[in-house]
Amino acid sequence: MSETAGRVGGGMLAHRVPDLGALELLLAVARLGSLGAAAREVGISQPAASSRIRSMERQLGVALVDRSPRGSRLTDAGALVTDWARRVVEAAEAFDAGAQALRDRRDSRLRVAASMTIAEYLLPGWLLALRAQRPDTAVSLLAGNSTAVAERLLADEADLGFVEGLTVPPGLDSTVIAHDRLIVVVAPAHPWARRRRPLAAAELAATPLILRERGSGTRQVLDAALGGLARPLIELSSTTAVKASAVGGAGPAVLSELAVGEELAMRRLVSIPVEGAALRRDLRAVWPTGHRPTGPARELLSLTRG
Amino acid sequence: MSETAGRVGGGMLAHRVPDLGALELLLAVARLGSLGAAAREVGISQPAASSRIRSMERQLGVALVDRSPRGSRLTDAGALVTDWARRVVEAAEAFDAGAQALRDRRDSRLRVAASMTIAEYLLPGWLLALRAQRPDTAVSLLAGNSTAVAERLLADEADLGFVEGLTVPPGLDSTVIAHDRLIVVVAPAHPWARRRRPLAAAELAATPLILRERGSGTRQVLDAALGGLARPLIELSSTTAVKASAVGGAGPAVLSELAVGEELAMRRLVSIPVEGAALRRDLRAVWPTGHRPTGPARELLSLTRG
DNA sequence: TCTCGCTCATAAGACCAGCTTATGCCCTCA
DNA sequence: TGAGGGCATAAGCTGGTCTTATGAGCGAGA
Repeated sequence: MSETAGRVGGGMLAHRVPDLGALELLLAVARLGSLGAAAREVGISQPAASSRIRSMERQLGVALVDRSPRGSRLTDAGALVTDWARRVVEAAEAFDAGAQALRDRRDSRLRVAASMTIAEYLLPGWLLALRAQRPDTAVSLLAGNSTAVAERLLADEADLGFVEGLTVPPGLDSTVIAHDRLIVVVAPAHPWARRRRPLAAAELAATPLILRERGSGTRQVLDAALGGLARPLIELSSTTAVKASAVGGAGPAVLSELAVGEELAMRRLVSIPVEGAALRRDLRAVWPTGHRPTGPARELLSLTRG
Repeated sequence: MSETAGRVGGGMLAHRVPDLGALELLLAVARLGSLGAAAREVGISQPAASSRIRSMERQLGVALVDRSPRGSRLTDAGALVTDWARRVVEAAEAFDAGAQALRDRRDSRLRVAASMTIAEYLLPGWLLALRAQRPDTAVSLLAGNSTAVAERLLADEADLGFVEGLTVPPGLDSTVIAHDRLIVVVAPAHPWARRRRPLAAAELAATPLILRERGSGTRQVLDAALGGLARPLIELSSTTAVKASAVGGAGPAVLSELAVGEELAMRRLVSIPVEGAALRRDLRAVWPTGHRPTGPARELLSLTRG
């Protein structure tokens, strides 16, 4: 009854989950062992913290902290809730780091241009790490395809770029910073999910697939690996749409492994091994030939290596 | 203290990140292509949605949607923001699924008992998947060590358990549902981060390590793998504390790979390969001997297999 | 033993963000 | 040329969260 429509919990999440301020406060309580100290840390008064924690406990229906005249410690349930809360806050921190870079446009000391996949999945983490090292480095971010990244760099409108294509655009130097693999995924109900032997490349090429549109980095790599022959079942213009379609059982999809970590872990999708196709691709940092990254750009680059 | 560098404006996150309701609304706009439709979906009026999106744009300093008399589409920046928002919302959904299970105690159709690591990192995802399949299954969760899990099951206070120890408690049947590895991690500044060859087991045994307390599942596996000889540098009572200590550079730590995915991806920690020690462990579902899981328990079990 | 210092709880009032309803304009399509 | 869907603006209400002021429990040191 709590869920009116088909979407499980669609839209009512905010009423069931404490807001970010409350979750942050809870983390502070866990770390500092006192409501008052936590209140000071997040910049509110002690009664405000007390009442906020209390209303969180009311909302969740669970006691989270054991209060005593000598401080407050988490209950067992509270420890668990705090761990889950930490994930939410970390996601919010990544959001913040990304959003901040999106805003700054002008007057930023480090201007980054990145391909969509990298901007989506990796950059927020890098920006957080950079912020930890150099808190006052203002970063601006522009996301686009390889061509757009190259244009920005060559027009001196960006200091450092990240691309995921097969080739490095002319006029740029690069270094490989990580690898990515394209993987074939299906919904757990799909017959392929029960295969015992890897898929042959020819078989993959012969099967209509849910794909990104022609011209996307993902599509390029796939076409190259199969010899230019990938057959589209549906063509969609965002990774998210492809994922949703695959989860919904429309058919097999080919996606970056970066994009489907969560779905694989939750078994909403199953990965099918493929044999005989080079689905690995390099992720590269790029910069105008001869202009080795220096200063903040060098710093960020060193964070991405490993 | 341990966080001096990392915490940039610690506690002001809630002022810089839109609240969960706004993020959910944005996802709905992205999916439905219209502010009004999104408003209907999340159960608010169209002007409310309009104003909420607008104030989010003001807060982030970026235009998120292109409004037209025929609907609203995301801008490029909006698409990126939406992808980051999705991660926050997904983390919040996992929080919700977990919290709901923590609350229900009584009158739940499926009572689960799980070890801490599993409850922390895996169970919320499983519960979400279960909820997607069987929206009206009320689940209750109790987290504790292997012994506590066994007690609950044998006292018929739980229907299904999950443990991560080396041995299956007596009186229980089990099946392996996944594997976990303990890994050695250090801060990037630690000398080991620059090693080129794997660490020998003997070397690991000889080095004082940041560890969970004696009696924890993690510690048991490590002691067994090293022959009962792990030397503690510090003993801490939660995975989180161990992680924080290692990130702070206190020394090498041994942790489940489940616990450090994020930290490795962001290079706050570096994983050191180890040679000659069996650091793999099984994660198992358990139930009272002879009472094979049925109904919702069977359903949940089938979600965890792969 | 008294008192200081820390803890948390309660009470009363201010404030603001977000909601609703009512309305208007723009555009497209039949 | 209306009908209908899309979005924006305006005015007023409400509720949650903040603040300050205060009280009460417990422990450590003079």
